[in-house]
Amino acid sequence: MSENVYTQEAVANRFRDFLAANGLRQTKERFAILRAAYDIEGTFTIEDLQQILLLQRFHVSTSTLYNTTLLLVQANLLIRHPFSSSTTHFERITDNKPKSYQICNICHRITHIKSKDLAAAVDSYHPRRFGVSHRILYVYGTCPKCESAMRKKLKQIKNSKHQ
Amino acid sequence: MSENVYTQEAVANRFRDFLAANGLRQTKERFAILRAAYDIEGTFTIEDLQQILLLQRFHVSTSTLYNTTLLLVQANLLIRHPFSSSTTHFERITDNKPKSYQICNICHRITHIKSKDLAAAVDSYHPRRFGVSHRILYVYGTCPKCESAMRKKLKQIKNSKHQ
DNA sequence: GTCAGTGCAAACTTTTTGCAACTAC
DNA sequence: GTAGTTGCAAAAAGTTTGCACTGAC
Repeated sequence: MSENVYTQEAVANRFRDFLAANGLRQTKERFAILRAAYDIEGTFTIEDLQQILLLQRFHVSTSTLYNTTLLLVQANLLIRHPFSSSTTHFERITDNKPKSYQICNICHRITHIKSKDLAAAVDSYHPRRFGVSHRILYVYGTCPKCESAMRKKLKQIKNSKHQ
Repeated sequence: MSENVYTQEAVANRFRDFLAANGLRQTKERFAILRAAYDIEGTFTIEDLQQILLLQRFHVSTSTLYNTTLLLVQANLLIRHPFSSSTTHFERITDNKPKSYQICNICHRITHIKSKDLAAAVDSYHPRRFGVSHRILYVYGTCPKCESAMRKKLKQIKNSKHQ
């Protein structure tokens, strides 16, 4: 628990084990994708990943990217984020602490919540017969900007009616 | 807090207020969609909604469904669920208690977690300057079925190598 | 050498957009 | 009457699939 099991080397080993355990082949594409994914801090899309690999002069097809990210999610090395409507976002797992996000229902802005208490609270839940890889809390609502924009709009509407 | 603010009548009123506050029109389509959405227990897709309205002999176009569900999310009357890869799932908000889901990384099966302690823990978080509409906790991992399937596969691979 | 994995393009699904017709205000 | 809304169809965006070629075992 004390040592970091999420270094590039450690994750490569874990992926290697996962592939072996499932009778899957160890291709250079798979490890290149893993490396690229773990170089990215924060979330990324399939397209981001392809761009980054392109910059490294490493070409991978879209199908391989979809295939490999799926494996990495199954190997508990990537989080598959659901927030955006259209595109799927991924994120490396750098520790086993729960992640929390605040998402505005209107502008869809996503903010990372840094609360030790919240993390501890979420972490206290241990289901039986379910191997937890990670926990994500999404707090939805209206952000200050959108809140004030809505109030402003409301005022304008009221004023125009009283003209 | 004690009275239920999520009855069909109450949500219709809240939607009415939201529309008025934003200078949007009160169309029969919008209220029909809200009513249908609140008739559904559990999650649903845009297509589900269209089917249900069709059964009620109420025709709405796909664009209207997308438009209206977006408004309902902004009005804090619907949750936009992110779990499935392809299709977006929605769910009515029936209370302000946090919801928790357990999701298998492999088979993508979704289970509702019913834990009072967990709910209380999540609920204890109150961000400043952010109007919380609801909180959702996703616990990712491997479900018992997939866990045992993986072990079985691993055994087979080991055996075939020792042949 | 064999078969899983990759790349490419085509297919498919879901969501968005443009524009004419409609209707809430 | 006017402008916001709807419906339809077409387009766009994201993801999946089929098949020939390649390379890990």
